[in-house]
Amino acid sequence: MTASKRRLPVMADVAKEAGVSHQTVSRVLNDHPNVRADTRARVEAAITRLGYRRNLVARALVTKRSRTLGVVSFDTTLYGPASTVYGIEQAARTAGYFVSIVSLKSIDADNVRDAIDYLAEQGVDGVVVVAPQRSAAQALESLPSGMPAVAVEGGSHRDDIPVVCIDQAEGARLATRHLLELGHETVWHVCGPSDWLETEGRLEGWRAALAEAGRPAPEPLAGDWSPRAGYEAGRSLAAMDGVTAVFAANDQMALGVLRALSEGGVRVPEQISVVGFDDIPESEFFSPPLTTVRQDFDVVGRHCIEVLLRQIEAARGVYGRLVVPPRLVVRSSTAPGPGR
Amino acid sequence: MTASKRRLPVMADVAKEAGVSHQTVSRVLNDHPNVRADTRARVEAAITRLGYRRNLVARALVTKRSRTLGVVSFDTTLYGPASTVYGIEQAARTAGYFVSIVSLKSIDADNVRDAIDYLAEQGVDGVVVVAPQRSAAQALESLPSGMPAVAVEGGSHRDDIPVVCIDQAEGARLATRHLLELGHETVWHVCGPSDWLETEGRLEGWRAALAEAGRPAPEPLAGDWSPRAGYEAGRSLAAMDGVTAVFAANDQMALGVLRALSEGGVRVPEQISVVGFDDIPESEFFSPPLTTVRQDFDVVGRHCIEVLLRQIEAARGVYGRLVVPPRLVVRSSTAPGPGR
DNA sequence: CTGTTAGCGCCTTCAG
DNA sequence: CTGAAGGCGCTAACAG
Repeated sequence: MTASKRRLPVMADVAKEAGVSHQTVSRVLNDHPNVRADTRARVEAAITRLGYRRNLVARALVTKRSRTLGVVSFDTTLYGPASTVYGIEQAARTAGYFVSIVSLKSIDADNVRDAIDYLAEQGVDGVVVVAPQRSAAQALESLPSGMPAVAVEGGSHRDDIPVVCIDQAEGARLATRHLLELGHETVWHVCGPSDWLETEGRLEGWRAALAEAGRPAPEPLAGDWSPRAGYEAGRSLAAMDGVTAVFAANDQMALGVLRALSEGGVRVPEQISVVGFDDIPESEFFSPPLTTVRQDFDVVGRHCIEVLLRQIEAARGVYGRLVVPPRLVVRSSTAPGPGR
Repeated sequence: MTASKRRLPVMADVAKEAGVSHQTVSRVLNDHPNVRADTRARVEAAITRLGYRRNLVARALVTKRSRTLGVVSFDTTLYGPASTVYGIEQAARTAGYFVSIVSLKSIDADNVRDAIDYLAEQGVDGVVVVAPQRSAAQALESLPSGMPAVAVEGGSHRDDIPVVCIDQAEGARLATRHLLELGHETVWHVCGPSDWLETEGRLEGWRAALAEAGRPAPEPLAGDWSPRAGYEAGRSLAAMDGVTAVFAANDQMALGVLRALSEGGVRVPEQISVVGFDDIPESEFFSPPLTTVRQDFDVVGRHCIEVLLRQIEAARGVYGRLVVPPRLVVRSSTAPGPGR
């Protein structure tokens, strides 16, 4: 109880206190079966008496396992990455792993490579790379050999790196088809920045749905995920003739579109229907409440950890792509088109 | 160049390869001055030739410094925590530190305590606790002694734990005063959940501004930060007489209020003015664009790391509270009241 | 069931 | 300027 300036207690101190060898202390700490109940009790008492806390760094040095996973992600301020990382962290902690995060504000192959190297030095047991850009995905090609890894939304050419992703094209198809079924002649698209895999997937699904219905695809309007980009696109759209349906590649841009249309005196959904993508918590309360595509980031996070731990703990993985289906959430920003 | 199944190269391997002792290798790795240039070059060549990567775990064991900081945060899916953690991570990495994150979905003193213990075992050099609830802040009282720490928005009674926070009361005062100056008789408030320090601070600032102007404070409407809570509050407000100005404790609730008013046929800002808090990226594109209070989470993050590193590296801290001022951002959801 | 003996890979003395 | 010894706190292997 005396305030001691001394070093933190180590295993040997506990051993002395309990009158056993430090090995026995190690055994009770690691739940080894071969320890007599009363010995265990004595050791545990000594541990609490001394306020002993084990040193995971020392353990990691000898076991060559840090029980830490690295996560490299693009700007975790954005809803998608934030949710994914959150899901990963929850799943990892449940499995008894720490999570060390590197959040990149600008992402290119070099940045990602550096981040992975950095984490590798730290001794992480594996990494999950949330790198939705094509350029970033390339960094995976040069992953340190032997490092277990999993990519989120990444398109790697290395077949030993599993990928967990949401079916972007399917989500876009859902959105577009919904609009078409409502009787709209065609659907305009405000897409994400080029180089993003999600942009490509959503463009592809949108085009596919249009093609299936035998409709021509209008020129997509370029965006960058921001509400402002959606706003600009919305102004263009409001100025055009014959636009009755718009599919924005994310909810934030949809918000911008909504805003621009409202400013332009265009009523949604009476004159133009709008669909977003992501289902951020706000979208249910947009004016009008947004029809959108929900992505389940939690299951993505869980899958990542599952796939990664399989590589780490079973030393063999499930390779290939694990695709999570998205879901259409219909609200009030869509209504029958002029065809109905 | 032969694909070797052998273990990763260690310092001794590099030493042999370069024809020096492993000690010299350590010196070049740590930028010691006392190494001849050509020796250094030889070692560096050997390092790249072998693809050697240093083992930070081993280094941490002997130096008793992991260069890892722990972050305990409430739900990092929310904009505020996400932005703060992002700021912390950027600042930490710039300073050469790793960040290990624990994101709690439900936060109480036990959870926070467990999270800190968990991080302490891992050997973090310090922790920053983003615990905006009163109950969570209490967990700081029982912080392992000797562990450098800093609290964000926390109200600790321990004077050896510095706090970095945004001046919530000042932000609320700014918002309320703005409305009052616009000629509104009084201002209604949709507050956050009880137990949150931010809720308290904003309530306090709102009451203070009202008191300064000699106006009575209406009963606040209880919320929980969600758009839905704002929506419910908005419906009540729309049904009441004489309401001309509302201050919502965050932007998401302000969005809900906006939605409810719009549904109720109440025009904003003509009939009712609305102010939020946070300035999330979306709020500029709400209908109408939201007047709100901006919090600079980046500087909060930077301050945290600064204060924490001072404790770690200089072994003495700047204690007390570091208060970051918020800023009012006026947009179109506020207009002169009936008094004008 | 428990104790002893060796390191894990690195940095910190101290010699040369 | 460089090398040799010693040990950080723990677990693994082997004795007893």
